[in-house]
Amino acid sequence: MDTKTRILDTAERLFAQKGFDAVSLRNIIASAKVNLAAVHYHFGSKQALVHAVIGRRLRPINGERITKLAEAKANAGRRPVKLECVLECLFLPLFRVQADPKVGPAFSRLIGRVLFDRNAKLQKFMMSELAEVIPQFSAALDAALPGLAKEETDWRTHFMAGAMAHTLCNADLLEKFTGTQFDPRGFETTVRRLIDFIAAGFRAKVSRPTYQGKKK
Amino acid sequence: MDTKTRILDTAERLFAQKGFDAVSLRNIIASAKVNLAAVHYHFGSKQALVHAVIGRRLRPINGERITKLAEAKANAGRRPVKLECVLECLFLPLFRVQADPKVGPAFSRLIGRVLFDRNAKLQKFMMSELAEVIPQFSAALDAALPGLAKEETDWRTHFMAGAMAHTLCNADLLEKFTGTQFDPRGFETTVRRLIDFIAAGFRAKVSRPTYQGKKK
DNA sequence: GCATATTTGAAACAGTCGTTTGAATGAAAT
DNA sequence: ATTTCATTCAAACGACTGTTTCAAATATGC
Repeated sequence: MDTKTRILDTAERLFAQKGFDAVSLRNIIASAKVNLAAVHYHFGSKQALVHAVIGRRLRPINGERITKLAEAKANAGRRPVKLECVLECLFLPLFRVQADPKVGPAFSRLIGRVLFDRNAKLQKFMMSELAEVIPQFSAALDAALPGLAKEETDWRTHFMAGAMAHTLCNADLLEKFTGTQFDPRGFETTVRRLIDFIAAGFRAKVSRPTYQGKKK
Repeated sequence: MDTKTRILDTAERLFAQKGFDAVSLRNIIASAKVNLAAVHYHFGSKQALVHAVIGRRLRPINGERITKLAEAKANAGRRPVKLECVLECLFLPLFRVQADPKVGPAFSRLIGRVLFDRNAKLQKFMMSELAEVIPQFSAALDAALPGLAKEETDWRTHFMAGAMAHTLCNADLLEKFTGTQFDPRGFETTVRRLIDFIAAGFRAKVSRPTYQGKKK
């Protein structure tokens, strides 16, 4: 295998395990058995390597997302695409990589982590990578949820992003906290569970702010 | 103000802005205008400082959570506490700090971030801090959701954790992604929205795995 | 006022970080 | 066979990391 992809693969694995800051270029080159300068020769900087690691996987995923959504739109004809179907187009391409033996569960943890990273450059990079996906799915969600105020839809989209990222990134914590095991091969079940949850959340009635029987 | 709390306050603010790894002790002492050695004198190590920063706020929050849940149980009598009420006991003490001018929105971002941190020592610390809260609320959720299989409840709890952490940590991203503004003073509305969403997600019907009309 | 702790101060410790340099390789093209 | 180009290599760069040391300063108890 050539140096460039060996760096990418190793960086992906280590970044997923420990995070971008915690992994040094020397950790990577030691594990990949390449020279330190090779990183800068092939990528230019650590930041650029991070972007390359993410982009390599994310670009096809986002392409598939858009393709699937277009298919769903075609199938739906004049009617809006059903909410569950929109979510499936969004989640399935992303979670499928968990089961891909060539990719492994490393990258899914990585991509989940990125959504929460506060690095300004990384955030800008992610926004540009998602420039196509966000407005398309945002519109599809709005269409699938007629009558829900935009502000509520936005917040619920935000909740969705959190649940999705946490599931991608920290599925192993599920076992730690609850005892329930996690099998990355069963990604379809995971997605099904996620869609059940998120779809119901999106359809929830907007309530008034008091829940507790404040009759004390 | 004494050195110790000045270090804690500054560290809290910086950690929340950039993360634990990205902030050095020298960043902290420069901003807090104290001597470098003071950190090790008062806390022992950077790791211990991180724990102190978290524990100072989280302990009262977890205490209030348990108190509120106990109150709700007393009000409910023999019946299980209503799902929305359980969630409110879990969320309100946590989100209230967003509106506290003495604490500010910094810490809520911090605590959201911690849930996703992969540092082993930090995770162990968090598990010990949550040792009381988790089983109590887990039991309350189970009681509020009779008939839902444990595995489903666990996964949905996981989704909930993700939505909650993301909302705490990255509420500012809501504006970036969707355009909808976020006002930390309106934490009650945020909690209300979160409870609407999560409660509906918990009550969702467990479906079969196919959503898309695969009649292609 | 003096002795005893407690707390701060400046400086240095041994490492690690991302990045750069320039020479040594390899392969491909002429 | 020789020139040309892309790639690899070891070594060093300055800056930054958490931590330690020990003297100076401050506060506390008698």
